[in-house]
Amino acid sequence: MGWSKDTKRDGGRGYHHGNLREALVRATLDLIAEKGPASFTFAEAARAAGVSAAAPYRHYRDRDDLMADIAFRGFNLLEADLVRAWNEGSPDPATALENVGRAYLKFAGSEPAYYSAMFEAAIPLDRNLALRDAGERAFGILRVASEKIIAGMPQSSRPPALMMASHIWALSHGVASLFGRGDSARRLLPMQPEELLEAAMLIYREGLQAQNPEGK
Amino acid sequence: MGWSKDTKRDGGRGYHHGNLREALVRATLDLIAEKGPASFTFAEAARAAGVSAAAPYRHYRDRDDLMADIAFRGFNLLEADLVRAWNEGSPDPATALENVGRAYLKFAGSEPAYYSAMFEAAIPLDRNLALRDAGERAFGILRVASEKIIAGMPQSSRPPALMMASHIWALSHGVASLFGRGDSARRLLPMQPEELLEAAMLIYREGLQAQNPEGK
DNA sequence: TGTACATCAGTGAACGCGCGTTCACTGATGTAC
DNA sequence: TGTACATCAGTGAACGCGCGTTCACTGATGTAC
Repeated sequence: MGWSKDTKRDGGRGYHHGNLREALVRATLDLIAEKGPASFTFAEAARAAGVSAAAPYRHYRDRDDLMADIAFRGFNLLEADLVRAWNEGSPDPATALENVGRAYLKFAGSEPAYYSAMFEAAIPLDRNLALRDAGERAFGILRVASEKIIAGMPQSSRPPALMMASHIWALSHGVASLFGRGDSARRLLPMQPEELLEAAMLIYREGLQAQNPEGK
Repeated sequence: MGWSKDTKRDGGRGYHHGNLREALVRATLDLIAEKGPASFTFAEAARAAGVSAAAPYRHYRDRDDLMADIAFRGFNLLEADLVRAWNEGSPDPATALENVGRAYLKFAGSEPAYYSAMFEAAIPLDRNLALRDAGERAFGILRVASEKIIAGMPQSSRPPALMMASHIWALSHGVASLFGRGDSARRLLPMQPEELLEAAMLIYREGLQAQNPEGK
């Protein structure tokens, strides 16, 4: 990976940590993955990062501040994953959207700690504008994808893009949090979450195409 | 509501509480609604129920045990709501399923405390069989509804009932937890969650009907 | 109907512990000259 | 290149507090006779 300073070596850290903020985030993710987003303390995170209990105060106001930062980073990572999966709509919008769905599930499954900080830590969005915006940006990918797909549909049956994007998000999030979580709260089904989501998106898109011009 | 003994009166409770288990549940629901499922202590719940910190130990092993009981009761309440909404498929299965969806959203919106105990408290299902079963029973309603709807479809295009039920659950849960929560983590949209879900279910059902007999 | 007794569901005092937070401090790093 | 100094990011001791949990106890209730 390559740290910036090689004065930082395990076991011989020295007085200054050098990258405590990042180390706290990583340590906290481990704690969340291990015991859930609720069951650890600020002091525990400091200890896990190998630092005194007072040190985190140089970087975060309190525990909630740390959690919000983790959720923020999580949304940015998710956004990057979704952008990559969307790949500007290649090879074709329908396939690219399927890839986006798969990427969403993969993120939820492989980063349960980020995921639960993002969606289950009950961080009030009306007091964390940066966090809400990061969430909106990730959602934006679904919106762009929906718009592209809608543009390829006959004029008469085009649904509102925002609605379609919301539907896809709800479906992906629902599948991920009920059946695709990476922890012991996961529910079992006779099919893979990826298959389940893929089938749903297929049916949904067929339903859109079948939509009556005058219907509703 | 009518308590069993009228010796129990506010302010003159006496030595025995009479219904501490229920009182703890209710007090805890208030605490969850107020500050989220994570941010209260066992002692706090006891205090809110007007009882010493040692008293809850007569009824619950620890805080997790209390939370699991709340989630369990929540699933039972949800199941009852869904049964009522389904109403044995009247007036017709499609309308009844819409009613089920609305009931699901209503539950999530009006009982955010139950809802977050059920879905966001990260209770390990593999160690709480009763809880998992209660969840399965609630899900069972969606299954029954799906079966009924499928039975009315042409033989050639019938999807697996379990898949359809999972799709509906994922969609409902996704809409509820992203857009329909009753707290400050709710996301805003230019449409009501009920409309959003209803539109999605409509599109989904049309997609099912449009399904090609041979189309995988 | 009355009495004795077992059981149940609370109390409240006690304990050790770790958390959150502050504070004066100190070692390391960066920069001006 | 060297020195002085400001700034930064840690330490560790200290504190009060409330939590979780146990315990002997006690008041209320139910029941046998």
